[in-house]
Amino acid sequence: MFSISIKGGLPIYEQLCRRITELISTGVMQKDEKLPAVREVAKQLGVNPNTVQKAYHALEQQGLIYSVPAKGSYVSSSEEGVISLRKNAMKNFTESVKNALGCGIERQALVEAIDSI
Amino acid sequence: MFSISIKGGLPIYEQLCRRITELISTGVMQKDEKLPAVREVAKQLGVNPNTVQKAYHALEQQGLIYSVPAKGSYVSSSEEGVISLRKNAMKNFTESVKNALGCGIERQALVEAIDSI
Amino acid sequence: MFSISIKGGLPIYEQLCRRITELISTGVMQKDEKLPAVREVAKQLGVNPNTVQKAYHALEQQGLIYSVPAKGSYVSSSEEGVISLRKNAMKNFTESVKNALGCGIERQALVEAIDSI
Amino acid sequence: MFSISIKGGLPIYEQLCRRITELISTGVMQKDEKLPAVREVAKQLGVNPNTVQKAYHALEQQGLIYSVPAKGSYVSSSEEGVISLRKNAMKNFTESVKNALGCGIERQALVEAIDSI
DNA sequence: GTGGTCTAGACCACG
DNA sequence: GTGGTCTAGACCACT
Repeated sequence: MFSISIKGGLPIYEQLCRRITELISTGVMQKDEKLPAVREVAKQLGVNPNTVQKAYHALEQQGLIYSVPAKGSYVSSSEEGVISLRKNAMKNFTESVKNALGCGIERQALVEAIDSI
Repeated sequence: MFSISIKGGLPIYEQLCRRITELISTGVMQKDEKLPAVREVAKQLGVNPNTVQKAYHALEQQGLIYSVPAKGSYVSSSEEGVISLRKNAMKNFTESVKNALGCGIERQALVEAIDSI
Repeated sequence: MFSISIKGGLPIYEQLCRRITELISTGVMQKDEKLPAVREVAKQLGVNPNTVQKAYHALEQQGLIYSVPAKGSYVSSSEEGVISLRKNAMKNFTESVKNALGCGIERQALVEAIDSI
Repeated sequence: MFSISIKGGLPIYEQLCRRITELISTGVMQKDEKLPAVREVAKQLGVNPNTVQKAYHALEQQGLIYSVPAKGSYVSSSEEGVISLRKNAMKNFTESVKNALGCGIERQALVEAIDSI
C-alpha cells in the first residue's frame, strides 16, 4: 500500500506523512476512509510500529486524519483536512519562491511558470 | 556581514551556505571577490570555526567558490554553479505550484503570494 | 435519544456518562425516571452493549442512577450526586480561571466567553 | 527540578508538559532560558529519555519552547509562547464553563466566582 | 485487534 | 554532549 525508501536521508515517518498526505490531497483516499492499522503498515514495510504511530500522530495534529482508540485511524472530514493541506502547500510555495528569488530568478519568470502548468 | 538565527532547526552551516549562495547569485558578491576569513566570520557570529569551515567546504564542492591555501576563499568565476542553482530552484518551484494547485489553491492567490514577498 | 461522536478521542462510555449526567443535572430527566434499556441504546448508537453497560455501571457507582434487576435503570432520587457534580465542576472552573488570569487574560474576556456559549 | 507522580493515570509526558507550562506561565522560567537536557531530566526522574523527548516535542509544537539540535531546548521568546498559553487557557476555560453549565450552575454564579478570585 | 504509552538501548548529525 | 530518529518489545484501556 505504501512504499518507502530507506535512502534519501528523509526520516521514515516523514516519508509516510508525505505519502499519506499525497493520497488524501489527490482524492485517492476519501474522507472518513479507514487507514490501515499501525501494526499492519509496520509489518508490511518491515518497520517498527512506533515509527508508523509517529507518522499517524503527526498527521492527526495537522488535522489531516483522526484516530479513534481501539477503532482505527480515519481520513479527516475534509473541512479541517483541506484547510491544513492548503496551509501547508502555501508554506512550501512561499519557501520555494524565496529560494527562487534568492537565486536571481525574476518575478515575471515565476508567474509565467505558473501559467504554463 | 552574515546573520544567522539559532532557531528554526536549520543547521548553522546550512544557513551560511544559503546566505552566501544568495549573495553570489544576486550579484552582491562579484566573481573573484574575496570571502571573509573563516575565523573572522566565526568570531563575529559566535560560532565554532569548524562550522564556518564546513560551509565554505560545501560551497567549494558545489563549484560556487574556490579556496587558495594560505590566501583565502574567493567567488568562483564559473557560472555553472549559479545556473545549476536556478535550475534546481525552478524545479522546486514548479513542484510546489503543482502541489498548491492540487489542493485547490487558485493561480491568482499564488501570484499575489509572490508579490507580497 | 443520545448522540455520540466517534471522534474526539473520548471513550464512548465516557461520552455516555457525561450526556446522561447532563440530562439529569439539568432536570431533563426527573428522579425515578426510567433510563432506556442497555440493548436499546446500544442498537440505536451502533455500539457494543458492553459499552453502554459500562456507562450505566459507572453512573450507578456515582449514585446518580440505580438499577433494579430484570426491570431497568432509574434516575436516583438522592441529590448527593448532583451536588457532588456541581462541586467538582466549580472546582475545575475556578482552577481554569486562575490559569487564564495567570496567562494575562482579562476578567472581561472571560465573562464574554461565558456569554458567548 | 521536575517532579512526577506515577499514579494518577496521567501520562508521564503529559505531566511534564503541564509542569513546564506552569513554570513558563508563572514566569519562573524566562524566555530563551535553557531547559535541562533530555537525558538529564530522564535520569533524574528515572524515566526513559524518549518520554522526556516526547514532552519537549509536544511543547515545541505548541510554540512554548524551541529546540536547537546539538545545542539544547529553550523557552520560546514570549511572543508565540504567550499566545499559545492563552489559547490553551481559553480552551480549558470554555470546556470547564460548558461542564459547569451542563451541571445546572447558572451564569451569574460563574461570573461571581471569577470576581471572587 | 486497536491506538496510546512506555522502556531499554542504539545510531546519527551537529556543535 | 545535544536533540532527533529508530528498533524491539511490552502493557494498558477500549471495542
